[in-house]
Order: sequence, then structure tokens, then C-alpha cells
Amino acid sequence: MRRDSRLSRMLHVLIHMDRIDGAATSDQIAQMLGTNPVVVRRTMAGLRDDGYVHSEKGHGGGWVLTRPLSEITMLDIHRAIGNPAFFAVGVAVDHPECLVEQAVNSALGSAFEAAEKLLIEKFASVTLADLADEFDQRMAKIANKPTCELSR
Amino acid sequence: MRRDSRLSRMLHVLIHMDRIDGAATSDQIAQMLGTNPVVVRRTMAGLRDDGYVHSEKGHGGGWVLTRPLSEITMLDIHRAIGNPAFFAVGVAVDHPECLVEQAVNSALGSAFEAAEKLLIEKFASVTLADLADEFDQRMAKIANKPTCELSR
DNA sequence: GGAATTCGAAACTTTTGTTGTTGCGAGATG
DNA sequence: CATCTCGCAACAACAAAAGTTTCGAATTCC
Ligand code: FES
Ligand code: FES
Repeated sequence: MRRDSRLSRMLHVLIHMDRIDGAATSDQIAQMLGTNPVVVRRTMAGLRDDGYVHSEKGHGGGWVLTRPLSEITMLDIHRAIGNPAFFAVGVAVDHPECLVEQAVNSALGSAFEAAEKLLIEKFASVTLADLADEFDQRMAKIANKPTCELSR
Repeated sequence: MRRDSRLSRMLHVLIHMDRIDGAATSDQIAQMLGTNPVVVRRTMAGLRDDGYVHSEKGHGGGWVLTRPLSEITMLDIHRAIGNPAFFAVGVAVDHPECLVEQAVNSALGSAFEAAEKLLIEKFASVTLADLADEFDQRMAKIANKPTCELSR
């Protein structure tokens, strides 16, 4: 099963956007992510609808953050891209008649529920500012600093 | 993303097999699961290779358990079907140069790692006998007992 | 006002992995 | 030998993310 990379991509972009003067075009962002501008717009649309970014058309247009990274959590972004399912494994039938299957579903369900709870707690507890700090620490540590042209 | 139902299906089947006299054919199992015998053989192949079941050809043949449910954990079955990925969400690039992306991967990675650890612990701690017990409790509780013809 | 940017959105195709299907071969049983 | 049953290979169907093409519309620059 293909892994959904939207959360990872959006987190990456938002932190870069915070360090960039002015707007970032979908084209620039697409190059950062190794994809194309249409995919960027599609995914960013959710963030716009939830008020984390704003987009402007025309010359000098593009995407800008509308609130500080410290006020955005990883969970916020997961929700903004549509709350995609965390798990690739699931039950065969949702509400089975078979009592064996009910018992199996119950065991699997409680395990996944606990894991999801953990994920959600973790995601809610980490702000993008935390990630930016983590980035700064990595930046300070190494001499050889790889950055693409887009992040100045 | 489509959910992988193999684990759920195999757990279901194994518990039924334990309550059935003699062998269960792929055809019978397929009817239990609402699928077809080829899919059953394909999935059961992993369990056979790992020694949880044995298959016999010809008249009266089919699948039989080769060890007690108390000696099989949910984790064993997950491994037997090929250790499919638990998560549907992942990072965009595995070993990125970009330090921002590294920071993002690190945060996502540690969250998923913790969740996976929890899942694995839970799965390792539940035997199929536990699930069978759970089934018995459900069975005892209700008057109206739905079972398909196949589970006798 | 016209050209160039840039987003918005619809309508595809591609990709990747599970699931479903068909067909044939090979043992086992009676 | 007829029938049952698994084993295996090859392929079609399906689902969801990702990629692509092609419009239109708003904005800015000249
Ligand atoms: S994409 Fe992160 S430095 Fe260029
Ligand atoms: S499939 Fe579980 S009772 Fe028939």
C-alpha cells in the first residue's frame, strides 16, 4: 500500500515558508517537494480552508502563512489535509454477525484505538515551531549545510 | 487507501478451525470470509510456511491447525502474512538532504515508532486462545446466536 | 489595455498494492 | 479412473494517492 506523504510534505513546506520573505509560489514549493504545482495547490487547499495559509494570485502572489508556527500542531495539519486514515491494516467486515469475527474486531479495534490515541496525542503536542527548533539544532550541529536554492 | 484485511481474516479463520472437526477446505473458508478459495490459499500459504497450519490434498483434505491457539499470538499471524505495514501515512523522502525534512521525518518517525511499538506489544500479548475466550463470552451472553452453516 | 503571473478547478492518466478471477497441474482418495 | 483439493502462475478489478493537462479567472507589470 502506498504511503500517504501529504502530512510530511505539508509540514516540510510550512516550516520553509516561515523562513522565506514574501510569498512562495506553487511552482517553487513543487520544486522543494519534488512534485508539481497542481499537487501542491490540491494539498494546500485544505490548509487554506482551515486558515493556516493564504493564497494570492498574480505577480508576486503565492502562499503565505497566516499564523505563527507556534500556533499550528502536527495534528492540525493532519486534519487540514482531510484526516487520512493512519492505519493500513483493518478489519474485514465492519459489523459482522459472526461472533468470532466480532471478537477479532474487538481485539484489533482496541489495539488500533490505543495506537491512534497515542499518535493523536503526540501529534497534538508538537507544534511546527518545535520542528523549526529541531531544524535549527540540526543546522547548528553540522558544518556542511545542504539547502536547495529555494530556501535561500 | 484500501485497508489490508488479511490479518483480520486469518484470525477469524483460525479460531473457527479450532472449533471444527477435521479439515476445512479453502472453499468452505472462502465462504466464511466472503471471498474465494484462491485468495484463501494465497493468504494461508504464509501460515503454512510458518507452521501454524497444515494442508492436505484430496478427499477429506483441507486445512488443519497444527498447534493450539494458546501458542499463537496475533503478532505471529501478522508476521506470517508477511509483516504488512501498519501505517498508511509516511514520510515523503526516506533520507532527505534538507534539514527541515530531516526534522519532520524525525518527529513523524518517532511518533510512528512509538505507536508501532504499542501495537506490536499488544499483538504479541494476545493469543488466539484469548480471542476464542472472548468469543465464548459473547456466545454465552446472547440468546440469538448467529452462526453460518460452516461453523456447525 | 495587453502580456505575464499565479491560483482554482476539472478531468484525466499513472502508480502501487490488495483483492478477485481463471486456468491448469499435481497429489490424494475412493 | 473419477473426484476432490491444494499449488501456482497469470491476469483483471479496484481503490487511493500522485502526477498531468488544460482550461478559466484574478492580479500585477509595462
Ligand atoms: S527543500 Fe528544504 S532546503 Fe530546499
Ligand atoms: S463465519 Fe464465523 S460463524 Fe460463519
